[in-house]
Amino acid sequence: MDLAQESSREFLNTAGLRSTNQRTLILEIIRHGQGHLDADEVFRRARSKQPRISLSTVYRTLQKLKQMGLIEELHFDETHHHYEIKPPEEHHHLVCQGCGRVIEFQYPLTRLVQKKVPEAKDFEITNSELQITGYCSECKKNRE
Amino acid sequence: MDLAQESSREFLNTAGLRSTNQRTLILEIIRHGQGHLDADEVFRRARSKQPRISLSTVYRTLQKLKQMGLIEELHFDETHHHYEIKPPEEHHHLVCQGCGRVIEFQYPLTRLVQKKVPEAKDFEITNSELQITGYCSECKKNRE
DNA sequence: CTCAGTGCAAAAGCTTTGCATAATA
DNA sequence: TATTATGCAAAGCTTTTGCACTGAG
Repeated sequence: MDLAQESSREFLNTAGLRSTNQRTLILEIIRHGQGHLDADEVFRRARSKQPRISLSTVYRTLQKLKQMGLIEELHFDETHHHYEIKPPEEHHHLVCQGCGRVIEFQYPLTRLVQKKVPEAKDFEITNSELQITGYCSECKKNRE
Repeated sequence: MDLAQESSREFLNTAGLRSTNQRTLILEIIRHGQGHLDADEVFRRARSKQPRISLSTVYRTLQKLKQMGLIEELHFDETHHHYEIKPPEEHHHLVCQGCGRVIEFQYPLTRLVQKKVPEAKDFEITNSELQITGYCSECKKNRE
């Protein structure tokens, strides 16, 4: 077993979950997926390593990991959910509606909103996601 | 026909859409819905006025209005879409995960991100949505 | 050994689509 | 009248669930 897998197992045990082969695999896939995989993509990648794994297991695992706070669910488009390992730094996404590319950037917006927006003063923030859509530099060129 | 309906008709004609009874009704409902209605809620309210209206019509209309830029689609939770008349001022939402209340606030985050974030410098922003989840003051109290 | 986790198949949302009919411009 | 839009029913997708079986602790 390699280091990454070992760390996934610890990750799971720490969270009080049983570390099954399916779960470690799914966690590995999300880790290496640069964050932007939907359930079906996770499933396809998982199946290539463990052909007998089922979609339900993928969904159930994603849900569990989300509940435990190990991964985060994002909404790039209207129809799918995407998952990534929960990052320590607050970051957000620029989603190109031309090529679909997702550009990540770090910025402490939560802190800013909490400080600047009256409505948020008395609101206990647990999570925030800024979704900016538009055209990346390349697609912008092509459109001109 | 009242003023609001009249204005909805103009709204539609200006956008190059035929103004049918269904469409004006749907537009009216979204207008008065404080922005936070999902397709099914629009459907139920529409049906109370026009019993023969169909869900497909609601979906098709919402899609069309979205394409035309007359309404905006929001993603408060993972499973539904919510719709509102496209607002002139940039605003965002605080969603309480205790009681589901949605608190709206205005803040020009787009401008800020464009200015402060290097990755966004060369990105042509067409839309942005900040989704903050947490607990509103009341739910916060109850949890203590 | 026990209970959490899995696979399979079936069901449950939400949303879209095909087709004949109705209504708008 | 020529399209465009509608209603209905059926299909599509993503996600969830029931149940018997398997495997981790």
